[in-house]
Amino acid sequence: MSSSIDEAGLPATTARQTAARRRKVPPEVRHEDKRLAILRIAAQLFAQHGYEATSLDMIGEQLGMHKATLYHYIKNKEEVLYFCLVKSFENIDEVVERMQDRSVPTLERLRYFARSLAHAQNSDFGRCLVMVGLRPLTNEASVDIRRFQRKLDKTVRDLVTEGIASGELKPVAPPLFSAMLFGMFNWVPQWFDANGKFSIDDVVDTFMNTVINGAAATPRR
Amino acid sequence: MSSSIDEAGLPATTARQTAARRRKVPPEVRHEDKRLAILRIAAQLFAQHGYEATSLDMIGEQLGMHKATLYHYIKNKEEVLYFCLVKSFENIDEVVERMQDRSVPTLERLRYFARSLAHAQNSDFGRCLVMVGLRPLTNEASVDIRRFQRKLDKTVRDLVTEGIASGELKPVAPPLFSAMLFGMFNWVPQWFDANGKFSIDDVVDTFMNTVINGAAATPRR
DNA sequence: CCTACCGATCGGTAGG
DNA sequence: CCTACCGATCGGTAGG
Repeated sequence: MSSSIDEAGLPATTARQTAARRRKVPPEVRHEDKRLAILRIAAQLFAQHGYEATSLDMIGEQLGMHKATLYHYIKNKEEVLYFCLVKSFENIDEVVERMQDRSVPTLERLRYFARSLAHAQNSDFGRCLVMVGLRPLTNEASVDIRRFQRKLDKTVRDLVTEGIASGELKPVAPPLFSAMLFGMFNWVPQWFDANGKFSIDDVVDTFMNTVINGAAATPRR
Repeated sequence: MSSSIDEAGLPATTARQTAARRRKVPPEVRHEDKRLAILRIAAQLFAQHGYEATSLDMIGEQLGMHKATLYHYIKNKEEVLYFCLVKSFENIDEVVERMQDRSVPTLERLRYFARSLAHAQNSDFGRCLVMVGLRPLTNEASVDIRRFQRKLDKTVRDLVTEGIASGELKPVAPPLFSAMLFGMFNWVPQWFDANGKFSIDDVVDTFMNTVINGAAATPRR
């Protein structure tokens, strides 16, 4: 049984709409849509089975096309992972910029960052990032991805440094605080059950309440 | 260049000691030692390259033996991972028992748990557990490992429940607190640099100070 | 402990 | 003449 491309993330379409689309939508756009559908399915399979254990045949099967056909849209398997990871950072600039608005209290910005991070890492591409990572990539490809990661890390470290300077945060090593934050949120896809009793926002609120206010009932020095 | 078995985790031995050992140590023990060396090297390579990207040839090469020879000590590749994961939990009972000593304050037990967890996950077998996980295992093999994981998770959840009841901890959903704690420590092998400026104990102290007392300079409701 | 292989499947590409 | 796609097979390597 094979899923249609539409099920892969594009809006659902009827046969009539598909026909209309075929008449009206330029070929480049159809090509780009199909490419995106491939990336989304690949991201799901990579996150589920790992990079090496996912064959191009499996990706093709999910899309109802043969493996050879994939090569009209992609260069090779590694490039597929590369673009999945790039896409996992697609909203990064917006978030990073909001973190620099000093009119908002540091802790409020930190909560916003956590919420953005948690939702990003629990999307198809974000799950691919945290479950697979960049280990399968060659060095040349992984430097690009590492640049995104360093940018996010620096954003948190700067926020912490700023919060300590302003007296909003207790003194703490910014690299360790940042690593702690990414660790707890990057691990969420390993255990989170979308059908369970907690939502992603529940997770964000619980984690951030604890990190900001502490788990101890009586605050200690 | 191939590492000797001794470099793989056994005590260093001179050629003379090896000869003496060959005379005195029973064959079963030598066999078991070699098997452990295989597991340790495998755990390192699995953590570094992933399970599928690590071939049995690579493991053999590091040990100075051919792939076929490995099969005198192991059944198959999956069994190697299985025992690496089992070994990653070898000190679990001792830690779990100490967590049940109610004469020690909850927060103190929690700090001890975190320290044990952090050190365990940054050993060869622990890194294999958190970097590879149990995804490559068949269902039959992975249930055993999941039992260990649930036992650790339950230990934390029980500790949290107990701390809330005794008034030592603020109310918090125990499963989420547990997931947060494992997430931040399980992620450490992804970024930790043994030659960097922080030690594992620095990481534990910073993480636990923040989780227990909060990052905010002024405690908030 | 090694040489010599196997059935299968991998990523990637040929001609049409 | 182009796009999109097929059946078949390439060279290499996996676990065993």
